[in-house]
Amino acid sequence: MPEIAEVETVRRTLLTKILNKKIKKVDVLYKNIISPNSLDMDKLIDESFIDIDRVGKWLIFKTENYGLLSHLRMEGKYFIKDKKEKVEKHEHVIFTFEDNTDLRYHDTRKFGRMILCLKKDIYNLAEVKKQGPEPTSKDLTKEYLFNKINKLHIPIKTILLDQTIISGLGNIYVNEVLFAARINPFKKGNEITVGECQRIIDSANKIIPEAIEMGGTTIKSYTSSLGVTGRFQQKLKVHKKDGQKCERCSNIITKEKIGGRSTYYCKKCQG
DNA sequence: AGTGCGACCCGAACGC
DNA sequence: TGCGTTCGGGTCGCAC
Repeated sequence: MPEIAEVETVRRTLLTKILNKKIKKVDVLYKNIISPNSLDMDKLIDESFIDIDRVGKWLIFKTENYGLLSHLRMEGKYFIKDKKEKVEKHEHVIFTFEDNTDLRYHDTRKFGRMILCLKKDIYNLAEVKKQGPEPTSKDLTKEYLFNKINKLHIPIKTILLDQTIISGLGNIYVNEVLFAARINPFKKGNEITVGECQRIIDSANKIIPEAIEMGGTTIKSYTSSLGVTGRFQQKLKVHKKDGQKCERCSNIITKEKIGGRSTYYCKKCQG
């Protein structure tokens, strides 16, 4: 499940592979990947990708005239292949470049989405505009976070998954951030103190850059594109660690559902 | 407005 | 070459 560190890893890897190559053809093999409000993907023909940006978990491929937004959701991946290679079952969108290489979007569960828009509209699209500050942004202050959450009667775990409050965190890193911050994931937004907001921010600022540095986390079905294997897996303290000893207090790590999502935490030291 | 939940998907894991 | 059921997980849209 690609979160900010995985998406950033994909961005950095693709930057070295696809820039400044003219797009000859775009094949959309499963149309629901393309958002209904997207421009026709054929508009990319004769354009070249000149940069790739990222806002939260959205990748933004830029050409001279257009922006292509791409969200990997749980299992979206990009591969570079020779165009002669057999198209695989889960390859849904294929960009063929002038040099006869392909950029192929692969998504087992077909949950990912793409939106093509005019370049000038990229940062005004609702999908991009509503993203909150990233974990390492200067705009993410304890006052900002406290004001956003102190009237919410839902668990902090659920709040941190809301991309409009902080962008980029998914289930893995929220579990890890709350462990590092020593906060019980069930604690409601209106019960979180300013001090705890600061601990959340400090923890995210420690964990996310380290995860990016290590190429993200490879877990379950998700391996990032182009053979990049995330090594942050080795650093996980609670995610998928149910039944194992807490590194901090030796209590056994618990797994429970919050908002239908698997939540891993230590009942003893996450007060 | 805030909150909760089903839908979207399909391979893996599970139960028998 | 066992088959049917359940689960998961980011986000959206709808119901209340």
